[in-house]
Amino acid sequence: MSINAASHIPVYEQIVEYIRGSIAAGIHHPGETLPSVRMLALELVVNPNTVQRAYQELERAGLVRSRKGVGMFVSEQSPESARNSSETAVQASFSQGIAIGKRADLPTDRMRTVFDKAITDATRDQRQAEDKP
Amino acid sequence: MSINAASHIPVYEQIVEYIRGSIAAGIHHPGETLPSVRMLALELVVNPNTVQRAYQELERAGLVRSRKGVGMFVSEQSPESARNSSETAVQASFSQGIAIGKRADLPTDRMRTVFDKAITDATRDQRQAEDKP
Amino acid sequence: MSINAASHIPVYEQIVEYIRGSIAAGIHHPGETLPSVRMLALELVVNPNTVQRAYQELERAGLVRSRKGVGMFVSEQSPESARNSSETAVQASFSQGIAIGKRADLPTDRMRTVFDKAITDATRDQRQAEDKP
Amino acid sequence: MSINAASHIPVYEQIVEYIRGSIAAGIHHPGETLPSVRMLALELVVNPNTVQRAYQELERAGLVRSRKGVGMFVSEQSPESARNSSETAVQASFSQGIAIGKRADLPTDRMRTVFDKAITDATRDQRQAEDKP
DNA sequence: GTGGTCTAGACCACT
DNA sequence: GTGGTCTAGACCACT
Repeated sequence: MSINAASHIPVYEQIVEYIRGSIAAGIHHPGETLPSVRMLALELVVNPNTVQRAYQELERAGLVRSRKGVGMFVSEQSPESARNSSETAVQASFSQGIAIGKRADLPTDRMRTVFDKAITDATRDQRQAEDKP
Repeated sequence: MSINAASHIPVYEQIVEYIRGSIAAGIHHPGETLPSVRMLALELVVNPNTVQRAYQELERAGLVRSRKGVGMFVSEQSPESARNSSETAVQASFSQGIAIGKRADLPTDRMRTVFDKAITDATRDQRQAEDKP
Repeated sequence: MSINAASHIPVYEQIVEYIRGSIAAGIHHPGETLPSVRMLALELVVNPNTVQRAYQELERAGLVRSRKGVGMFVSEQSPESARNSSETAVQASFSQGIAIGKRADLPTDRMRTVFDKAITDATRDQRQAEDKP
Repeated sequence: MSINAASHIPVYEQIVEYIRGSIAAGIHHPGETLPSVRMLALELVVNPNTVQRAYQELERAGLVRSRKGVGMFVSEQSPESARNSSETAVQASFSQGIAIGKRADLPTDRMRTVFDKAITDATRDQRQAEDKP
């Protein structure tokens, strides 16, 4: 993953979304330990405090549990909950785009075309990223 | 229009997008004057400086021209240009949502369903808003 | 108010309790603005980030609302809610003391005496503080 | 005994208070050996280092003496001293609760009621715990 | 090593 | 001036 420093979305929110997605996708299972605050900070080239804040948001949402001196753990009811909130975030982004399109009087058909193109692009980019290494 | 104070998108950016959409939609035509900074600030319940900043962004993008002591005007090549950048903004939002969905391993079909629902909701909300007044 | 830096209770929690008490006591009424992050930080001789965190906790609890560029405000249903949570905090402290006393086999009567003494001391200290200036 | 991981009071302090209470209550008499660091760590599901630190605090307070290769012993003047410091801890908790209540303008009568309820609850909980096994 | 709190200081959006 | 995010760096409790 890489942080988009130019985005208006706060870095810690980006991390929350990323970890939430990992749990929703089953990359991390309930009970498993997550990357430590410091390790993830190194990986994302971000200050540990920022990762800490992301983890605290996730803990407040009940997706993870922290144990002092041990680490962060995926909690039990996480996957279901993570899937739901990820889907909500997806819909929020789509709705935002649709609102912009409506204001510009973009026809629904055109928006659908733009959406399909975005899906195709994302899938292609993903394939390329997977082929590279 | 209403400003979403809770959004991560800065208010001035929301205003830019709104005006850009108005031009793209032909609500404002080339040569026409735009609402004054003060009027728009009152309407959006926002500080005039914030509107000012939005107009500056639009001017930098070449969509509007300011004439001292007279007001802001939609520039000539605006509609075409506005349509393009609005569409780019739409696609950016969609791509962001798709990225979140991919990370959460949401199937493409599911994303399409979410998209359709978002379109339907937006259209319904719009109709209701138009019927009300 | 003064922060107890030696306490195990985090500084931001102490601030939360303090503001919550102010609202419960009616020192700040719904709609009123609270001391700004920076001003309170100066007053308590604490880093602004720490005050910020306290305010964010209060906002999450629905006791205050923040408005960018304007300030922090006491929310409407605050006083009732603040009174309840302050009372809960009071009971938690009492219960903690009672647990320690039980372990040490301190008779209930003795605990009651200790409690009365603490009440008397607190009231006396308060009077002296009020008389001084 | 059980450790409250959620409490702001450090685990080692909770252990200190617990042992101190045991001595004050006469559960451990002067000259008696205390549970070994390892045994207590196992019982409390805590790292031995944490128990070690608690014992060090108790030794510094003169309540226990360590004899290399043998174990920890309750010192002679312990019970009296333990009772005093337990009572001080009890009063500190009460005072803390009272301070919170005062800030929230809770009437003294109300605090007394809260205290009585806490006492009753603690006594009931204790009875239930004793009945269970 | 791992989570949690705090400070000093910077920069941004908004009023 | 006011809230909000972020970094660099320190110190604490716990494993």
